[in-house]
Amino acid sequence: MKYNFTEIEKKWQKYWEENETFRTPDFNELDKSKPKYYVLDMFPYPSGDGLHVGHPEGYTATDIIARFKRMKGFNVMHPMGWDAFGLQAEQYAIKTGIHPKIRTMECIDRFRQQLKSLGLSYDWKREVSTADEDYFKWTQWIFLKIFNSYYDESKDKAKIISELKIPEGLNEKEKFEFINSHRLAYLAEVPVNWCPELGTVLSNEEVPEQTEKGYTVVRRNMKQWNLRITKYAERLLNDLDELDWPRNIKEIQKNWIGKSEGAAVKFKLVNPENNNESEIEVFTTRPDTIFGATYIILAPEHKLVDELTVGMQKDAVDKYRKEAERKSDLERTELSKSKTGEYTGSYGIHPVTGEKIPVLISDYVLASYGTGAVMGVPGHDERDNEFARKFSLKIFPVVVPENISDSEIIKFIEDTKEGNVCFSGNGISIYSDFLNGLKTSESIDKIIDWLEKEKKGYRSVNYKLRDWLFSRQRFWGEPFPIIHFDDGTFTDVDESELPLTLPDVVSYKSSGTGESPLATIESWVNTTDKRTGRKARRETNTMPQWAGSCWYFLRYLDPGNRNVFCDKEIEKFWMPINLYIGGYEHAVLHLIYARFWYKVLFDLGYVNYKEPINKLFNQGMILGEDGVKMSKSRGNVINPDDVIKEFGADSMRLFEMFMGPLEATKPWSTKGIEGLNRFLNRVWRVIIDEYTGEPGKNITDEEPEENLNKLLHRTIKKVTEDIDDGDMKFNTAISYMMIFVNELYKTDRISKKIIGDFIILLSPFAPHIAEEIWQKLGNTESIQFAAWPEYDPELTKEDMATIIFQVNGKLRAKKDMNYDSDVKTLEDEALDNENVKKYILGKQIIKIITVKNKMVNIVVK
RNA sequence: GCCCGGGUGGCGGAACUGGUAGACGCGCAGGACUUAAAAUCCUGUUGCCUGCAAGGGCAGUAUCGGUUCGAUUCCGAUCCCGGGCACCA
Repeated sequence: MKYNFTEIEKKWQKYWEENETFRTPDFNELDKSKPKYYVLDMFPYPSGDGLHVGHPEGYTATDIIARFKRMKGFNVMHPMGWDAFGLQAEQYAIKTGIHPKIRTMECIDRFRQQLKSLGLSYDWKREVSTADEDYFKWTQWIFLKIFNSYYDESKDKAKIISELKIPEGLNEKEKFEFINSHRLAYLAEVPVNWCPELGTVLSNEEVPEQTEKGYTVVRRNMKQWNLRITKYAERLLNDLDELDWPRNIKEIQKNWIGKSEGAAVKFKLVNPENNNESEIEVFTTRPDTIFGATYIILAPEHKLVDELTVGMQKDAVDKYRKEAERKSDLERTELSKSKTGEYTGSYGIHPVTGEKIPVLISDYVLASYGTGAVMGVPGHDERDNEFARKFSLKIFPVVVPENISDSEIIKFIEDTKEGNVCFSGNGISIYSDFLNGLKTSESIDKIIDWLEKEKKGYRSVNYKLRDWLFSRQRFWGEPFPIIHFDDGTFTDVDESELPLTLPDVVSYKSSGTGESPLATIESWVNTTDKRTGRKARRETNTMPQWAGSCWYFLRYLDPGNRNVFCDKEIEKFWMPINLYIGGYEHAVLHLIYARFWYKVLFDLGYVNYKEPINKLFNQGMILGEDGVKMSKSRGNVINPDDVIKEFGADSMRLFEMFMGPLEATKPWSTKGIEGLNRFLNRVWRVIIDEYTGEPGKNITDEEPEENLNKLLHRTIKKVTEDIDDGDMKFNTAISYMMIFVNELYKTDRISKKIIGDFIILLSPFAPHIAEEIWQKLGNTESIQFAAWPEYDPELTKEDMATIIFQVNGKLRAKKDMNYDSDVKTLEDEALDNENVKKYILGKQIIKIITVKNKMVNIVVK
């Protein structure tokens, strides 16, 4: 009987399903004396295209780990589910009129069937879908918890809103405003990224992805829901340290959070027409350069611009602001290769020198960062420098590089003043009164102390991270459990009313007005407040796709719970996630949002840890055979269904792991997978007699033969370490198994015991064939319940070591010698070697360097 | 421009803490089996030079230089590729 992978795979997939082989027992039935291991895949968005060969790569890796850990005696959590809300199903609905729910179900069924055909050991009883009412009920519930919380800065954690201290003497309206201004979820008129083609707003994190696809994104002020993730900036940054995550992901998150430390400095501003005074704060990371501040510059959107603009400048300023407003962020950054701006006509008072300096506006200053205003230090900031030269503003040097000679200083000062040099590094302060002669770091400390003492500024930290824009103008997403009243106030819907479901409708087209399609469905929108009976309108925006994926890993742990999203005790047992594998495209989206939600839940006492994901690993991309990214237009897409049909799931799994380290980007190769299929055939044939279909005569009950047994133990060592060391380099484990099989072909009689252990090693990689052979060897239980073999360290030692003999570092001879031979023996052998003698003949031996079991190097002159 | 990765045969990739560069697989070449082919099995396979042969020599891990008895591995400079950030004050 030949190796018939199709039949074998079908047989075992059915067996696993019927016997619930991979079921993780419910918490009360779990043997809690065993250690736990939570290994998770980033769940897929079930698109209409079905599975892509990239999916099985990460899934196979986690599956190997899950199967291995089970055999090692762990309680393993290995679930799968669906990120089921999303734009694709909605656009399909617009085209076909088919409800996104129906379409999504179809796609999920297809995905599930495809995943099952790969033999992945998920506990399907724990499957979740973010678009299920039972699931998004809890997404809405968590939103309400966020909505009903504020951030207590003194305790540095979120607290329930009822604990917020409300100032005395506020009227109802003011109280409402005060509370809302502290909620972690808040509604605000903010400049948003509007994408007209998609008919929705996008979060900052989503913009690059969509602009890459060719969509335009423009700035627009809209009233939107936001989550106050910025309150967590410091914790999101600091807690990265303790995570076992890839360096670059940490780096990306760090940059995204973008912490910078410096000072806020107050400037008095005067409008010379009416002598009205106002004050602004600027943020700077280089307060030491304050003596070089020669102008003030505001973002065009800055609140004070109108007040500061003198009559003569009014038209020019208005025109400039209109232009700036029209530009998208992209244009604003791209087109401004050359700086633009306008004078307001007002002047500022330098807080240290008291000098009058001009106030201008320019779009190189961002309204959304810091205070929307900066002090221009053209001597030591490239951007200010460029701007100052364009507007002929004064340039003044206040820092010189360290280790600069006296003669160079004169030239440096001249060059700076003329704008030929702009030194933005750290150095020594000059022309700076009480800072003169101090190093940059000392100057910074000293000037901040001075500013604080004089009440003209203070130490300050800024982050690039913005609050998370949380609403979308879409149909296919979680509705907000919020209702609005005529007077402009709003309130949450009571928890008992959850889930708040989507209506059945016939048209999914967006309203065109910047509102969600839900806004047009009167029967759904109009409602009453169950608490008071007041008439109300439902919030018509829906949550972004990221909402459901922020917490799905918690629902798997306790999927049937009707009282809470996840029992806290169960959470405590299984979390944090031991290993999480997915693509690196989620670096600042899913992975930062999920950390944020988890931290809120932690603050509110619903979960037990600071961070949800202990170890993260990113699988690399699989390219087409032509070495470029797979795409329909290139026609280089490989369909996993075809691959499984032709070579089997085991070959596919094995090949994807053999291609290279998991994180590497590597091209698909049809020839390559043939090789792995050949390997499995070799495994089959060396054990199974093709005529009888049973183990061949070469498989004996004898005790293991010594040399083969030693090789087996080395193989056990290598495979075990490769699976367990966290590097995800399964390619080398597989190559060792190949070496082992090659050796089997040179052996006439093979002990059954050896074969059994080897098949266990193979089973996490190629589970179907392993089960089949395991059964043919006379075992009655699934191989999943076999114990992982232990290796004997004594047996992994070599008896012989190949010693290399070098003369002056060049290889001249080699010889197999007893393992652990002493230095003297090695050196004598080396000096006695014919070829070595040739090279040392007539020369003087200076020294001999010997490394046990490795080499002897004779240095001659 | 700045910050991370990374450059090893014809290809995917191995190489422990500095100690045999190229494991394993693909491809290719040769052989066995076969009437023949496929499949399978065996052998060889970094390049150049040399030898009838066993063998031997030289060069070689992007480039140049350094440290070292010895460098794919450590250090410096340069080039190229991939990713991230990009008026963030």
